Amino acid sequence: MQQSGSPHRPDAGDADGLTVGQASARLGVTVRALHHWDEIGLARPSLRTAAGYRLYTAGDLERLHRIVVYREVGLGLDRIRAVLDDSTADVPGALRAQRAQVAERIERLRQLSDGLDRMIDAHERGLLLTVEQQAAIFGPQWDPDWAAQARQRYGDTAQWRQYAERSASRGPEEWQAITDAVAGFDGALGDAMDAGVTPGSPEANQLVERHREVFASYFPLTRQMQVCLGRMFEADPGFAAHYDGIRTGLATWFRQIVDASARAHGIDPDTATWQ
Amino acid sequence: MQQSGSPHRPDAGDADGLTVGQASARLGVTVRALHHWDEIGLARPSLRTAAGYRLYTAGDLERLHRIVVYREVGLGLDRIRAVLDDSTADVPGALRAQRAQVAERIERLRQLSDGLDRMIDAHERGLLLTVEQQAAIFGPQWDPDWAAQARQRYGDTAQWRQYAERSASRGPEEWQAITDAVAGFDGALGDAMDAGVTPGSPEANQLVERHREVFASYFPLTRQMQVCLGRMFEADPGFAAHYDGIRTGLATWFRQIVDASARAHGIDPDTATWQ
DNA sequence: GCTTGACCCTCACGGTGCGTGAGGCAGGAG
DNA sequence: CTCCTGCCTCACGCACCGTGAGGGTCAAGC
Repeated sequence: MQQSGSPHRPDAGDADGLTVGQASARLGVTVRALHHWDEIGLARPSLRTAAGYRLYTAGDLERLHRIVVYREVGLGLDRIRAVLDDSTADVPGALRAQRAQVAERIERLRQLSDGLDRMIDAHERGLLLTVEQQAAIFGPQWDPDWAAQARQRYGDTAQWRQYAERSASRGPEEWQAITDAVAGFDGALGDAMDAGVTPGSPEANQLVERHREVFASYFPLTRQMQVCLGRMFEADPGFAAHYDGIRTGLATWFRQIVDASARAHGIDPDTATWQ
Repeated sequence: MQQSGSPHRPDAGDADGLTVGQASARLGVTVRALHHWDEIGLARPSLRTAAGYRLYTAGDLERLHRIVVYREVGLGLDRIRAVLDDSTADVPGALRAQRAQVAERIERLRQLSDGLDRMIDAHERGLLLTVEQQAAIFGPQWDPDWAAQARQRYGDTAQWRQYAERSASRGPEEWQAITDAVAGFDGALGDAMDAGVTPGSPEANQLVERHREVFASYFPLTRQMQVCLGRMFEADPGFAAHYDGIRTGLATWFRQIVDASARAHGIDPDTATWQ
């Protein structure tokens, strides 16, 4: 904090000039800024004391004040210099250019704010679609409450974060593509079970790989995580109902082909953890 | 411009990883950014070739992609690092904080834009008051067209610029104070002429000084400029009518006291120029 | 094997407008 | 003579890379 006006030097009326501290107090800028403007030659004091103190005369203060005014509307020091020193400078033109730049920056920031809104929504709700869109994409038996429940359960996991980040950049068409892929996979799964594909067979392992690829739309799935998922699908009533609705026993069969594939990759499915 | 995919290295499917150029093309960021993120440890490639080439694996790309997403909403690299590395980080909280910051910056830019509007108006119109305000402040015989005429005449001079800059930061009350000062000065001028004050007398010289001070509200006035002004007030029909309306012959008398004061300061009023 | 061209590497400066010390005079008060 | 405040001059730091400089690497074509 600058003390404006020491008892022995009343700072006002000293005809020879003001020191940096006095000038800074009067102009509402920092001493460092005055030093800087002096360094770059934008506003140098006309006088110095014998000891080297800067002394700003009335004319200097005049110029400083103009600098402050233009700085307040966001002009860069270079342009201020041009405006002050070049008597042919097009001041209104420079101001208008600046205003255009500012408008542009505002627009960018607004888009950025929109993006942030989407990200926040994605993290908090998990799905950015309207209820109608959700019904159209996920089918009529879709429960719009699913995302909220999922957030309740998984909101603090790294996987939820990745899911949320991706959701933020997905529109309805992309969701449609994903559900199509999932539906296609579910169908293939049921067909394979019907066809008598056995766990551990190349066909079954290929399906397991396909599942990981499809699932990667939500977040990357390690084999270990896939094992856990397979067991959850079998154990969780909701998920089990979904798979058993496709073919009776499909949830269990899926768990079996995942386990077999994991074993083939050196993972013990009975000790696999979510990582 | 990066060529994505040279004929001999199809850039897709190389299981061991992508080079910087390939990764940059895929992510839409520059190679330099990848280098930078590596330097600061935000995203380092898991692999290097024997020659030292960076190789980004699928997992690396995963992380890079998350970085890009968060960078697009304006998060700083430090905060991105926190969001990615600190599993206890409050992501929605960070996003909301960012949104608040963005809103703040938008607000500042809006005010800045308003300031620019005022400045532009000041440079182009000279007066920022409504016609009613002008009438209230300058009196009923004020011609609202004065500012436009003045800009026609003086718009390209340094003095007009200073006038415009100051106008931009003046409200109605300040204009009122200025017109009050001017009116007070005009009255004192008439009284002095009535009282028989003679050009060159201390009283007359004091009035000349007071005129310079009062006039400084518009722009700083040198003594030379004041001489020119005195002659213009006498010669210009509009200005002459104003002063002679106060006291007959006041325009001429004012020119005389200015001339005398100038002579006392070593200026020849007959060769004085506007500088 | 040599050239060519496209990539890749590691420094390292620069830009914007000062903030923030560090170390040391200058000048008045007690 | 000491103390305190204000002033001085360096000089680094910041956020995020852009932009060379100077020099290897890799695959292809001759």
